Amino acid sequence: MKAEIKQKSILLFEEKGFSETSIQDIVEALGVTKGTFYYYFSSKEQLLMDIHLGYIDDLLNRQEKIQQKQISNREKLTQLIALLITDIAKHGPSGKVFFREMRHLGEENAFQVKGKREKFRKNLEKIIMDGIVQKEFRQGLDPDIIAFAILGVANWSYQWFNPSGGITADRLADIYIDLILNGIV
Amino acid sequence: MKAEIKQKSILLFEEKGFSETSIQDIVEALGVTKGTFYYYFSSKEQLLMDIHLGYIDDLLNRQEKIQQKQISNREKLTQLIALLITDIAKHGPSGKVFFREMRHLGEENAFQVKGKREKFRKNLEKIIMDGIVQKEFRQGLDPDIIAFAILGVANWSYQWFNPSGGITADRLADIYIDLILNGIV
Amino acid sequence: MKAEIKQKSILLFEEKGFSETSIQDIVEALGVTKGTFYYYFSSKEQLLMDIHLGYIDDLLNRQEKIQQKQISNREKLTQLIALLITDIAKHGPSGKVFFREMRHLGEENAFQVKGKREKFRKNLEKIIMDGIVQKEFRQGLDPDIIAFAILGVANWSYQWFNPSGGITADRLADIYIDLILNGIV
Amino acid sequence: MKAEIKQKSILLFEEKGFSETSIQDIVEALGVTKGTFYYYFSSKEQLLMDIHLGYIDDLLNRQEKIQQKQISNREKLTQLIALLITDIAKHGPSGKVFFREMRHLGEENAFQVKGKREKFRKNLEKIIMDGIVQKEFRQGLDPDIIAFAILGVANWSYQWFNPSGGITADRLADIYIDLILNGIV
DNA sequence: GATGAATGAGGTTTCATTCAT
DNA sequence: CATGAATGAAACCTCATTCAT
Repeated sequence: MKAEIKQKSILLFEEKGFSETSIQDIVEALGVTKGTFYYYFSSKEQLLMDIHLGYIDDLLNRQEKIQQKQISNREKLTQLIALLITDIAKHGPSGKVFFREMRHLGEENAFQVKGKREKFRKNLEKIIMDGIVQKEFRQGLDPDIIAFAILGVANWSYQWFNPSGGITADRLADIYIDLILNGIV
Repeated sequence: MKAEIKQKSILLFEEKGFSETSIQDIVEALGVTKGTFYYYFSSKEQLLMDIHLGYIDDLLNRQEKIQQKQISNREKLTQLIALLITDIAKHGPSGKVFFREMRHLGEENAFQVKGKREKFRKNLEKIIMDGIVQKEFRQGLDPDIIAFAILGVANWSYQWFNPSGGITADRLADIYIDLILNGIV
Repeated sequence: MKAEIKQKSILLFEEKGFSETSIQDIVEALGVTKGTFYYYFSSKEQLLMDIHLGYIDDLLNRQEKIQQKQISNREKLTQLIALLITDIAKHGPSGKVFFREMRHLGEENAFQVKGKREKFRKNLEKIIMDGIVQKEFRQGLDPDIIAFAILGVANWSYQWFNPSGGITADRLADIYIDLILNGIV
Repeated sequence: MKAEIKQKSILLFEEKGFSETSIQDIVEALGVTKGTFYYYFSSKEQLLMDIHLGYIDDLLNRQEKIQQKQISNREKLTQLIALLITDIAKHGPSGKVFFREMRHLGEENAFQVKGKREKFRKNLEKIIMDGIVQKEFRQGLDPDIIAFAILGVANWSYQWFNPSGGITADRLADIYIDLILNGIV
């Protein structure tokens, strides 16, 4: 039941937004009552936190696995971007909620999630830095800003990319990787 | 007064979000009453629409000016990215509200704004396409996806870039342009 | 201007009701501003009172004229009913407002209008009473209840009678008079 | 609780009118909170609709029972008028609300109620028509207008008749029936 | 005579949350 | 485990009215 509530909530939050989705909406969509909701979640915020943690923890997990592989930094970067993009197809709604609704977490929860987001960014930054040191990437790059740029490209996809549209997630990832590695000139 | 309300609203919407900012919050911050608000705006949504139009219309205007210049496509692209980034310093809050709160527009208003956003994107796409045709950019690129990527990089900046921090908007624009043109390899 | 406001208000009150019509609605329909309204009327209630008095005073006036004529009571009754019915065509909206919106008058005003309404009813009652005494009408009738019945028949017409429909006001008055005088058996 | 709210609302609506009675007034009179009101009724209009349907459905029901009886049309008419008048004593407030506040129903609801009102009127019309055909009533009458007249007499009673006053409902019904059948001459 | 900016009280409605059962 | 009645704070919005110009 708890999982069901969470899953349905993600879909509703994605569709209408967190503030615009009431507990009533959620329980009605499931055919249960409000009491049931509060049996499993102590508050609406806690549900949102649950969704956030589920998403970011999974992402960090998979990022770590890539990082531990014995492959070049270029390859690590490639796999990481592919990870982010292909996730849209699999966990699209979760991701959208994640990127859009963090503002609705209370101070403490926001702090915790922010920490994990930054950890993800820092890990990405490290790959770039390592790549520069090992001469896989150009010298003189700002690893932190490049990391932000890469995240921008990938995360923005959540706003427009439709996996069931004209282009597959894999193909999109390839294009992005090519762009980031080689530029457009 | 109308301008004052709009300006203060932008700041509050940026800080707390549209849904989380009440009319009460806005008028209290200005020392007026709710009646005054509704004298100038017929609804909260209409205020949001006002903000959206002010932002996107200005942006389209300036994009057009760049597009009409007699300069290379590469230079046009450079200026466009600079435009987007340096805007953060000048109209940061407006931009954040613009990118985050479109969901709160009603169907009709959302349609209108979406149209203008797409126009902006299509214009960017055209620069890339022209650049490819004129061999300024690599052959075989997908202009639409490249456009999305550039918008991702630029728009994401609204989420983290602090113009009064360690790096200037001009410098950031330069870095981004270099990245997009040349890649990281 | 004052007359214009009053006239337009009657139409709007008839269409949407007193409470549902705002001062804004009235002035907008006339292309003037709220200040203008309050220059001519000290309050919304006073406007309603104006409308009420205009209607009932006129009615009482004409009732008196009939009463003073040297004709039979039966003829007086006939003319009175004709007066009420044909009024719908001429002052329909005023009448509708009059019958529906008295509740929105304050205590004092309501008292005054009620007094005049009762005077009208009492006058009608007197005709019936006189008719009974003079053997024009059946003996044993309750003049007060008959008066209420006649008012019911006539006033209810305001709810459904459309003078531009299939039947004229004169014809309707004739039918009603026949009914009241002779019954249906 | 739902029934309690409905009943108290009827009394308040009768006393002060629909627009002039706020949800606050209703819940305060019951010692509950606004939340409770909206737990049982989705809107103020829906409550009004509930009241309307409760009244008209009951009325139609009883009308039908009369209509199916094996009695003369004259007797049917008599019973119908008695039904309307004696109702004032039993459901007076409901009736007053019913006759006065239909304007506050939205388009759809008003349409539905109007349909039922017309059905009641048409049924009454049919009794008159049948009575004419079977020579119980005079030839040459307009059944529709006679129906309107009867409704006027009966419904107007809601505006003045006080069952606890000097005359009983039964007596009033008798007087009305006599008037309608025989006239005043 | 007329304007229009401003008020403030009050209206309907929503909603996260609680709690006895 | 789950229900459903009840809460109460706060949201958006309306509107008659005032008043300096």
